[in-house]
Amino acid sequence: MEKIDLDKIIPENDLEEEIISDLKSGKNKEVITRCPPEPSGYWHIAHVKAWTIDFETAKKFGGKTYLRMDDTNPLKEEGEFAESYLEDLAWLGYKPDKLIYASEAYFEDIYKIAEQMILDGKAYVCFLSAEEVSATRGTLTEPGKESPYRNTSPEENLRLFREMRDGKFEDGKATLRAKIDMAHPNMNMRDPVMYRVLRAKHYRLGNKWCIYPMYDFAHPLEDALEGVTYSLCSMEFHEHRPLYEWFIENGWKKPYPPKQREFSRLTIENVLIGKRYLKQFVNDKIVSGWDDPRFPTLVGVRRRGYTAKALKDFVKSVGWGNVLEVTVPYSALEYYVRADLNQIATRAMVVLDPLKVIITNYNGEDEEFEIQNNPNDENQGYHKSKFGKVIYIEKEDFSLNPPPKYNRLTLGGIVRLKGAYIIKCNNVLYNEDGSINHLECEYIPESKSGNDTSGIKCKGTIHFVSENNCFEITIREFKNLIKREVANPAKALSEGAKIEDILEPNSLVEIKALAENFLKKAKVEDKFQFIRKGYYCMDKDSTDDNYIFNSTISLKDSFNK
RNA sequence: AGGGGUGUCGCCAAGUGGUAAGGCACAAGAUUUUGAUUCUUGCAUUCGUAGGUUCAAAUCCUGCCACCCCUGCCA
Repeated sequence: MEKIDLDKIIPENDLEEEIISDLKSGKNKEVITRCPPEPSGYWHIAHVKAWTIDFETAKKFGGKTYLRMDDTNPLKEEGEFAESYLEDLAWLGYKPDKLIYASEAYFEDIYKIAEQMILDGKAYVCFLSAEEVSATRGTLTEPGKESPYRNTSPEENLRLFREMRDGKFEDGKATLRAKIDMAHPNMNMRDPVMYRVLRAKHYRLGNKWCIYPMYDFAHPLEDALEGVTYSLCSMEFHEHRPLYEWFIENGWKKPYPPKQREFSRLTIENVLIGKRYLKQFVNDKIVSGWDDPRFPTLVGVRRRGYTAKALKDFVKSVGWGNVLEVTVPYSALEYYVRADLNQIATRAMVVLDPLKVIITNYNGEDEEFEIQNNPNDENQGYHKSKFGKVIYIEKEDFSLNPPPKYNRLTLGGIVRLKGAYIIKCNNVLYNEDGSINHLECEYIPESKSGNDTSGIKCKGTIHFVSENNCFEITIREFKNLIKREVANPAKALSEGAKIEDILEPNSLVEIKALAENFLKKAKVEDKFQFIRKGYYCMDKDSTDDNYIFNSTISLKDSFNK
């Protein structure tokens, strides 16, 4: 373990203060956390909070983090999901110190602990049906009734439990229950089920077992078995903590037990989260797959162009939290996406909605000039672009009836072409239907970017491409999958809204655009800023004759808003 | 016979008896060959509420009020 000077660590939440105190007092010798996904769906943005807390907390104290597949329910789990987590985690930049499949690693141990607990009189085999258990649990204000099987002798319980394991009982006919207190005010403590009979093919163990431990029983013991010292989970488990501790005390019975601590779950306005709904969107082909760029899955936002750093910075900004769930506006996430992309994205000129411009007084060959790949980072260098007789500018960068403070091109007005010259618009040529066909402009030869001797002051700078230095690309512009006004889509759906009601109609629009030739060098997942427009990244659907770019996020725009 | 948790700016969030950090959002200004970035400034006389203790209270005490979570053989 790395040497860490505890006095130099600045605790950022209650847990970290507790860790420092535990380490100093010797109550714990190291920090071991675990990242315990159940392989039952793809990870989404909100999961990043949990994994960041697990990994960063351990890292801060020179500890370790284990990736443990929490696969105790064969009905829901699939290998595909488990594999996706390995990739997602690598993308996030986290390396688990160990990879564990709880089923393979711990089912035997957990089983043995259950037997010991039976012998200790702490667990019993119960033959009440699920309905009967539910009916005898009591209510929030009334105590439950004790099971008639509660006082079976330990020896008999052990025999029965082994019969459960050996397949003597049908699914649902028998459970192993913890003997705690049917009158406990915490419902979790009313003789919870530890094992159920379940014949289903486990994605790793096949049909090896016909009984499976419940989360509440398995989780604390798995933590203890692998030496986890801090078991961090979301607030919904807070009331399971007494049970967690009960199983540690009565099942584990050894020193240095793990501690469960809880943080707020994170949700983001306007984002659909919830495995069930995500799965439905995929199955119903509302999206192209788990990695649809409009999807909040990690594979989705990654394809959209979000970076791992942005996601991690975002969840760190939200903090630990002390309520069940914290909801932040989408703009909070977007801020971090832009912030990171601004540092790393390569600048390029792309005209999304072209308007042809003929430079009447320019007659030579195309002229090269350089564009800085990233004005925020000199090390990213420059690339060549060209200016020529025929160029294209953005339609919205020319106006016949300019609104106030319009800095772009107008009839008779001037504008700077980024990296090249100042031009003046002298004439507008129309089509028969009255729309603009093209513009005739003159350029000011003395205004060349970098050594402008013209003395002309120009308020606006616009981007452009030269006809001889551009090629057509495909752009996928995205809007949120869910209508803006639906802050909590999962809740809306659970309250009966139809998917059509909350779905943004045109969340994907494909357009053609003209990009400077430099973009031919792009590779899948490369990130660009199309100057003055937004951030884009190359999509995996691209081919040699069809470059496709996903719009990650627009630039902020304080003029058009 | 209920139990657990939470109330500090529109949203997150510090604060643990000494006179309300910070971020997002928003607004205004400066710089800018991206109306971006960057920078500067503004943004809670007040901490759910009513009392009390104290020289001093978001912090301590008492009473109210509001919201969230818990009755899977899911995790």
